Amino acid sequence: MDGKLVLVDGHSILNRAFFGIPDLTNSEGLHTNAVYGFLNILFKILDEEQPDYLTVAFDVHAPTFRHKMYDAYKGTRKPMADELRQQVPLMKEMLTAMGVTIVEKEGYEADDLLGTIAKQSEEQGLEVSIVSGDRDLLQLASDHIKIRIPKTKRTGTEIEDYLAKDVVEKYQVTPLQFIDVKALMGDSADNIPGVPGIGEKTATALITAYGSIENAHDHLEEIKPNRAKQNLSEHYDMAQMSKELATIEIHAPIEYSLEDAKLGNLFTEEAYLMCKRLEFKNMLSRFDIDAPKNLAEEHFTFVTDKKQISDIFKKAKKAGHIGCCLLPGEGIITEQLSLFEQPKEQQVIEGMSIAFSEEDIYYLSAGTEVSAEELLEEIRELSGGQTKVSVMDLKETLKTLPLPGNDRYFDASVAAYLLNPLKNDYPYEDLAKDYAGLMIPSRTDLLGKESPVKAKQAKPEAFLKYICYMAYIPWKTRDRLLEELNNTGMQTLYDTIELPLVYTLSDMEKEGVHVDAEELKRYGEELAAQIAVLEKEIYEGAGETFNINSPKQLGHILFEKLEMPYGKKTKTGYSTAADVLEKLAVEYPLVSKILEYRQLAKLKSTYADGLANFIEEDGRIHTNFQQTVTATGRLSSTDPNLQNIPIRMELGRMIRKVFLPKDGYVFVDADYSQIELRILAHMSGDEMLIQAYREAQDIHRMTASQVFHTPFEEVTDLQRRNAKAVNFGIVYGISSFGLSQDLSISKKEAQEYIERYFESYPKIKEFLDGCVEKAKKDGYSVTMFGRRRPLPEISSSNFMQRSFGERIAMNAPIQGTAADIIKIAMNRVHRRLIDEGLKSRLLLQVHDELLIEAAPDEVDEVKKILDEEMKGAADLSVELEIDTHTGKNWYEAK
DNA sequence: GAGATCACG
DNA sequence: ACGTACGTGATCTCT
Repeated sequence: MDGKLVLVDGHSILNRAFFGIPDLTNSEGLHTNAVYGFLNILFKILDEEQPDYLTVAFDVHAPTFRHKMYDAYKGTRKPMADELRQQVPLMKEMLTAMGVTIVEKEGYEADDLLGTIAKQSEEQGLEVSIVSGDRDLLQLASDHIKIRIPKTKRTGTEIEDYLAKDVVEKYQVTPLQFIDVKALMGDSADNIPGVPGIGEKTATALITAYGSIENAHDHLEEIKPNRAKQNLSEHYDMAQMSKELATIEIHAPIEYSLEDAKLGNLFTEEAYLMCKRLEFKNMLSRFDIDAPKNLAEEHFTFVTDKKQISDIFKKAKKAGHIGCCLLPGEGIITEQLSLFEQPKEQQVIEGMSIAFSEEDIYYLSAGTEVSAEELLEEIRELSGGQTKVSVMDLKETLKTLPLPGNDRYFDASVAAYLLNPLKNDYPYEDLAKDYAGLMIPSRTDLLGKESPVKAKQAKPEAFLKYICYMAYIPWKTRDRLLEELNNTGMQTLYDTIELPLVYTLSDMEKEGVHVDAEELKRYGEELAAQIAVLEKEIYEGAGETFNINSPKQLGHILFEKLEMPYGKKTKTGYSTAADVLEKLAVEYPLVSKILEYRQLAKLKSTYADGLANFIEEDGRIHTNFQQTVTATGRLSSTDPNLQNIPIRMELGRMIRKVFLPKDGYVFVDADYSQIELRILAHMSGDEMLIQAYREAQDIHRMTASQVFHTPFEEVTDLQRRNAKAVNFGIVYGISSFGLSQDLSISKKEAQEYIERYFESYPKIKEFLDGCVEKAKKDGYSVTMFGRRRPLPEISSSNFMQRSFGERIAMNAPIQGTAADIIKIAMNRVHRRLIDEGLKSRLLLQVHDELLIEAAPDEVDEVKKILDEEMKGAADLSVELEIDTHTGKNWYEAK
């Protein structure tokens, strides 16, 4: 038999790559540098050698025979860096995806497997190359076995090659004698003790002269340097043991089939997906499958013809289910039909894509033969009937095309979010991959950074693909997504909470909230004046000007120039965080000024100036409520974030005075009282806590009374404050360290608080332990309404990650249930405002709070609705309570 | 683009 | 022994 075999020492090359390449991480947080480097080396070798066969060998984690001998001799091995260890399974997964044969065997190191396979294959007449970073393998070199050692240099990867003759040339000994040299000199990295006092030079000299350790020992008397003679004599047993350690096994009992190792196409779809997942962008070019063989793509059609468009809609109506995507034009048309009517704002559309079978996928262009309005009318008519409509982003669709809320619409992103809330986004290509097994180009692949409307002119083919996929994928994946929701018990959550919420949020976003731009400007100017004064004083105190906003420069001034005692350090230098500075502020007035400066600077940049940029022409701010972001089921608010408007400090709180209801209206604001603790009482079934809530007791005071063994009436303010922190801690997934940090007490004290808490509320301990246990078993946690949060961390071997997972397992059901409940309340409040024909509108949600802009004559009804719907959103063993306020601005209403 | 900081629940 | 509270988003600096 002839041919060429490449063998790779898996761990060794992975290790080389890990240390040779700076840390890389993908957006999931996986470390990927070693895998990346490994692949680069592998591809280089394969390009050069064009082998017929390829095999990668790995060590098995269990201690091997050779290690055991060493362990007995001297301690244990250095553990592998965690970032590297994580990449071993990834690497194996990648190789498997590429169809590469992997060999590993319990009790044997990769060396032994490589040696055995290499020698066997050589006998069969193959040319063998062994790729390793480890010079130990040089002992395997022969005329037909080449050892290849890659070196990662700045100029790229260079490879040193050794056939038997090259070993002799470089080391003056044959490959087999290389073992003896190594055994004499020892190698701490490889755990070979060697003979004390014998280094590389002496070892090589001895073996060149005598050929082997044994023969050298037989000729002890002739050995020249006296020291060497003595050392070898005294440590001969050590030398023999070292030799055994250094010798690679070439008769390991493994089953190896050359046929299986035949090198096929590495660039498979699976490997492509993995490279995408690991974000090896420049490696994707090696794949020949950029043009996917997706049959549907051939039916993507650009349509302008009026008759054709009308026929497509007729056909779509019969299909019963369509996917679609509207392409909003840039800008809004304000059309005034007559002098007596209010001008109507209409978002223009350029066109829309529609998909309703594997063959019927079209982009319908508006503007030439068919007007935007006609097109919208068609789709409105279609979706007003019995046709089911699936889209990638329903909230976005509703902005262009208001549609009545009902269950015939399907939001693919929201469904995908429920199935895995940990991802950053839910682009169509991910849904295609996960729920239809399709590999398709992403928006960026097709359009780059260009907007769809611009791309339509610049690269029409790419645009057509993009817009058609945006309709085809939700159509294609709907059934699978619904099936998965059903399988995971989340169908009801989707149908009754999340989908209706899309409409609620859409209306809230469209409504926006009025902000007094001039008042905001004045507020900003006031801040600016105060900032200028502080800035001057700080420069005087520091004796120089510097950038106060730069933690680096600030740290230098405080802790080096002024030699203040530093509390904490961050990765990059001294910490100048508020809690550190607060301790210094007692002694140094300069630090107080810096804290004050920070506060003002934050208010000005993020709130005064920041919010001003978002006031639109209607005088209102339209935040974006994101429904597919948080891991727990909460909403998030962006551009701008209206869920973190200051309230805790008076100066910041003032900014709420610029949030106003529209003329003649008032704000009604309602927030749940301690919703998370009430949920905890319910879910744990703790009688004490339930009873306390039923009697409307002061919970923190009661906790203080329990934890500090103090009669209820005698609880001090401090005790109550501390108990409140304990209650918070319980909800967060308590840890003594976290609590001690928060209360500035010792870890031991914090631990005692926690223990006494759990003694008082045993059911709560039981419940939290149960949460962790169940999450460990299932791999996810669940809320009262069935929302899941996957917890990959909880089974981590890393203590810190595992502990993190455990805290999440305790917190996620509570925080998530609270999120479920307020979402239910929002839908109900929103619905009632509309159904009762009220003018009042829901504007904002801040996790446990709803803000309504109410017509003055509706205030009582609005309060009644809030009361009924918020309290009635869930049926718990304790009542849900709310606090409601009204006011002429947000400051007053809170 | 990451890290530090700080605003909220 | 390990190093921390749970969940977010915006701004600024600096590489």
